[in-house]
This record gives sequence, structure tokens and C-alpha cells, in this order.
Amino acid sequence: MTARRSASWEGRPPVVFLMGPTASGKTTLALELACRVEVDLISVDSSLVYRGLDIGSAKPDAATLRRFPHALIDVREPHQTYSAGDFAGDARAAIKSSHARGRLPLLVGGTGLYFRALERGLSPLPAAEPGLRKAIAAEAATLGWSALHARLARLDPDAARHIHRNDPQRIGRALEVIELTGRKLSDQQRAPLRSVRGWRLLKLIASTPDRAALHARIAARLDAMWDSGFVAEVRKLLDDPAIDRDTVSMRAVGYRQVARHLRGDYDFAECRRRALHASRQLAKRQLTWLRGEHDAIAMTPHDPGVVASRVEAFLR
RNA sequence: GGCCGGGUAGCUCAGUUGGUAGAGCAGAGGAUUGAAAAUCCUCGUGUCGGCGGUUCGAUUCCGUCCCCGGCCA
Repeated sequence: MTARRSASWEGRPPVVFLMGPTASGKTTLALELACRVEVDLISVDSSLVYRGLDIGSAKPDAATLRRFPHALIDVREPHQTYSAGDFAGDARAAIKSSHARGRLPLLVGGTGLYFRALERGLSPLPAAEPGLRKAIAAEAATLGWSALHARLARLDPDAARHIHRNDPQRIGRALEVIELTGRKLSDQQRAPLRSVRGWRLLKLIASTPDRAALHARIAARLDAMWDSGFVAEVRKLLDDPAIDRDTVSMRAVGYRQVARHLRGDYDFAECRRRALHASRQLAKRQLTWLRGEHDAIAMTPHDPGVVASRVEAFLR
């Protein structure tokens, strides 16, 4: 409809975020928006980055992606890792190139940390170092995580105060950063975040009428996944010797439960039950992130015309 | 219709030798700095099926009625 093209955006170029919990209909809404406004779609989703995670991640199908190309989908092999830091860099580059072509970047997804890392920036910390991470995990296996938390309390009392003693992931990361930099994590996090916001930002949330409606959508979508061959997809991924159940991509909701079912930990009925539960818990955590987005506007996903005019008004 | 079990949190159940009750699961709220679909933290008042009786006090004992199983007819 409105073909809005200019050689470049003068002043602060616009960016739109479309956030929402799993199964909220945000992808459909983004596609409908893309039919009405000229946008460049950029995915903000920690699972869609992996090639081969298609059915269980609710990735748009190949035909849809050809018609509506998305940046940051299928940018890693399933045995590799991707991080918030990777995302912040990649997304910034994608936004920049979109602006250079005079277009509107539309970031759509449900990964709260990725949105935050992009909007507010990250402290300048080193990336994960797989060997060191493995060494710390091995140490924890013999000494116990409480011993490592105690060590953190010696090396960086402030960080230890903020990290719960039962939180192995954050204890490990803190020790990793201290080891890699020779400095306290808490000191490095105190430095102001270098947020690179040179844009005007419109934040939209795809919401459902209530929690029960979201739960119903989650259940229906999961059923459709089983019918589309989700189990076979996971079996094929696990055939790759580089992939096992500790692989980051296999910890995603649904994939983890199916992998355990395929290993014989429980039957398919139990697998379905657990996958449904995990999906609902994910949605709940996503909603917690979204409640913190005070400057975002909630939209019902079923009203693409309204959303489009909202975006048009923002561009004007 | 008779006999035997049950009826306690959304679900499955425990328990109170009579002093108005607690686990698991489900669910909810929160945290979130390179694994984030990850990793953690916190949260349990419910006519103890209804009505009566005994008792200072009944969810607990007694009676009766209702409901759900099982067996017998």
C-alpha cells in the first residue's frame, strides 16, 4: 500500500519491535504488517537461529520465508551456539543495512534478553569460552556448585550476593568472566552499558485476551506440531553425532522432552504432557519480561489494519 | 435394593488417638548482562460432601441423606 522509500532516513531512523510470548500470533501479525508497510523483517528468537529446528520451533515454512525473508533465521548449525552478544551485533548490522536502503526494520520475536541486549546494550565482557566452561562444569561435578559459589564469594562478593547459590549457570559465567579478564564481574557490570540507540523506537506487544486463551493456542499449536512430524525432526537431528541432549539447541522447549522420550525415559503420552507444560512455563516467563516493557503498546494480533496504521503514524 | 470402599486445594492423595489441615503435580508472581525456548527464587483458607446429634470444642466419633466406585441381588 504505502510504498515508503527514501534514499535515507534523516535524523533518527525508525525501528519497530514486535514482541510477544510463544503462540501469541506475533509471526502472523508481522507478516500481515509486511504486506501493508515496507519493512525488513529481523527475527529475535534464540531457537529460530538454528538450521533444522523447524517444526518444533514454529519457524515459518520455507515458502513463507522466500516470500518474506527474515534476517537471523537459520544462521547457525544445530550443534553450534548463539548468544545474546552475537544477536546484539548481528541485529545492529541488520538494522543498519535496512536503514541504509531507506527501509523500516521490524524486529519480531519473543526472546526478552535479546531485545534488551539490543536496546540497552551489554557490558563489554568476553564471550563464552567453551573449554573453560567445560572445566568449570567438571569442577562443579566433583566439588559441587555450592563450593564454586563460595569461591565466587571470595573472588567477587558483590557478584555472589546477586547470584543465587543454586544458579549454576550464572555462577559458572561469573567465574568464567573473572578467569578470562582477571577482574571482578561486578566491577565490569557497573560500567555504563554502551547502548547505541540512535533510533526512534516503537515497541508493540502481540497479546491475547487472557492467559486461558494463550494456553489454548499453545495446546493447539503443539498438537499441530505432532501431526507435522516433530518427533521425526528430533530423531533426525539426534542422528548427527555432533548433537546430543546437552547441545544448546536441544535444550529448547519441546526438543528436550522429545529427545528424552526417544532415549526411552518416558512414553509419548508423558512426552506430550511435559512439552505442553514446558511451553506454558516458557510463555509465563516471557510475559514476565513483557510486563517490564512499560513503554510498549499492547495490540491484539487479530487486528493487522490497526497495527499497520499505528506504524504509519509512527513513521509520519 | 443389600453389603463394602471412597467423598479433604484445580488434580492425585496424606493427615488430625477430637483443639478448624499439608505434600506432590498443576497453577501464579518475580529475577534475568555472550546457553535465555536457558538458569534460578518465592507463593497453599480449602463450607475437610449436606444436614442433624454427642462434646467446652467435630474435618475427626454417632445418625441420616446425597454422590462416585466395586461386589451381591
